[in-house]
Amino acid sequence: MPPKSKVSKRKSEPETKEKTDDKKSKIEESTERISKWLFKSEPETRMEKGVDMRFSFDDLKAEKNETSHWDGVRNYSARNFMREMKVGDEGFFYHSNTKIPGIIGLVTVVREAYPDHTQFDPKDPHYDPKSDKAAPRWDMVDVKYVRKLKRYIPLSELKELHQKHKGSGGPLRNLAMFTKARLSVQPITEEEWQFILSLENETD
DNA sequence: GCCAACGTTGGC
DNA sequence: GCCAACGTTGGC
Repeated sequence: MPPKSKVSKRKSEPETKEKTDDKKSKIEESTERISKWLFKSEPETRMEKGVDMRFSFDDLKAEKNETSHWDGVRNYSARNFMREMKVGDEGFFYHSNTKIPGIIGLVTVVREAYPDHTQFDPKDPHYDPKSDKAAPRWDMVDVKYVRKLKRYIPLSELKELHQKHKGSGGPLRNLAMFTKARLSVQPITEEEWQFILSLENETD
């Protein structure tokens, strides 16, 4: 069960605005709950405090039940996205920090947010000495391998489409990858999900 | 290895 | 509560 996210420890606790956000969204919009996500992970060995951060899509497949904890997330925004996830939600598995970053496959959420045990482990690179066992600060979900995409969809292609769609109002005009860069867990709208999935059938 | 973007920290 | 300094992410 290697650590997966490269998101670093963050020490403050801006957790108070969640409530107002919830209230607001209930009143303002009747938009559907986000049920599609993007999970970033590093497919190549990188040492952090003596621990290998690598966790590729194949590594996920090799886990028992092809399922793993998504531990190590230390960013409040990414954590809050995980807290929104429900069993059955789907996600893209994205390979970051590699020669050709991009989306390699699909996963599904099989367990909803629960405390990330690595925050209490002093030997873990993502240990958080300020987290209180009675009120754990960091959560994780469990995700399961679904399948590889028919072709790898590189970041460069998504970026080109994003640029194009910004002008034309196309489906990837607001893709979180480019508007909320650097979050290790990101929301994907239904429209984005369908469009990106359709790309795997293109031959080019 | 560089460095832009962005989140966090802490002095005031 | 502002914001400069600092740390991290991650593409290139």
